[in-house]
Amino acid sequence: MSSPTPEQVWAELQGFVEAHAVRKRLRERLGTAMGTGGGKVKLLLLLESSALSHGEVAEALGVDRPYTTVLVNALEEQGLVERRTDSDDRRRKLVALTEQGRRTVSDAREVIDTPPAALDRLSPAELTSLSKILAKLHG
Amino acid sequence: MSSPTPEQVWAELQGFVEAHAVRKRLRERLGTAMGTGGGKVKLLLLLESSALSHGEVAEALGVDRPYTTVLVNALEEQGLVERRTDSDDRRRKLVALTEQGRRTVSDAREVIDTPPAALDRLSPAELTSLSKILAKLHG
DNA sequence: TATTGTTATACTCTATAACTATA
DNA sequence: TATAGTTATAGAGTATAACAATA
Repeated sequence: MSSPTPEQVWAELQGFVEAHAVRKRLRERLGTAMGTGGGKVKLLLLLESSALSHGEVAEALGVDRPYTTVLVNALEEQGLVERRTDSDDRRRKLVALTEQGRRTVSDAREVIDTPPAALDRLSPAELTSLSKILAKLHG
Repeated sequence: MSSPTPEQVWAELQGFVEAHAVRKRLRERLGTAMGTGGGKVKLLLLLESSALSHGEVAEALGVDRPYTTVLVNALEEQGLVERRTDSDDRRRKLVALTEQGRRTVSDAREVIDTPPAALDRLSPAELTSLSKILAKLHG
């Protein structure tokens, strides 16, 4: 029995991640409140580590600044983030998670970080093997 | 050295597929002509095997029929598909790839089916191992 | 004058409701 | 009257251009 081709393995890999699409699981968990585009969720996850200015948000998210304003407005109206004018440079506004926003992010984190149940069926040896292979793919 | 946790492996797996996102590669290959939503590309791939009625397209794509009309209109204007009234039931219209559409699909297929270069770096043994693990995950 | 954020506007993707033609 | 497709309209997501405030 010969080894599979890279094409076959690639197809299998695509099938697996397709089947366990995180976006779909996120939608199920967070409901429709956060829309279908990934922008709002990405922004919340981004703010998890620290508050950022609009410019920094735009840069990190790969969107432009007008749209950043739209995103921040929407999340602010939902009470998930708040704006604070930077006292050093009064043009800048820092966007930070509110307490409620922090809870929402924890919720999303849980979905994103929880591996699909299928992964639990792998033996320690298989996990090690898979991890090594992925490391080689990354490097 | 203990084996990695499912959480760690899952994070690595997500990182890999993120880095080699097919959608991004498709956009690079097909340019902006086919828009940013996946609808048009999915429809072309769907028609690869056979012509379908609007209703069948809607069903297979998971969109409604009005939007199917929009998609078909757009691809028809680009010369990639054509409509043909079904002679048995004159209400139905079959959507089929044109010759140009068929070439475009071949192009897309190539992008989708081509594994990232990283996969070529795996040995036959590693490919076998990865394939077996993925099979177990799927089953 | 350059930079930060905002407003106004527009374009793409997709859905819902009302309509036309054929069955 | 039911079904296939279409048109009209609307809403979400995102971009571009012009603007206001601060530096």
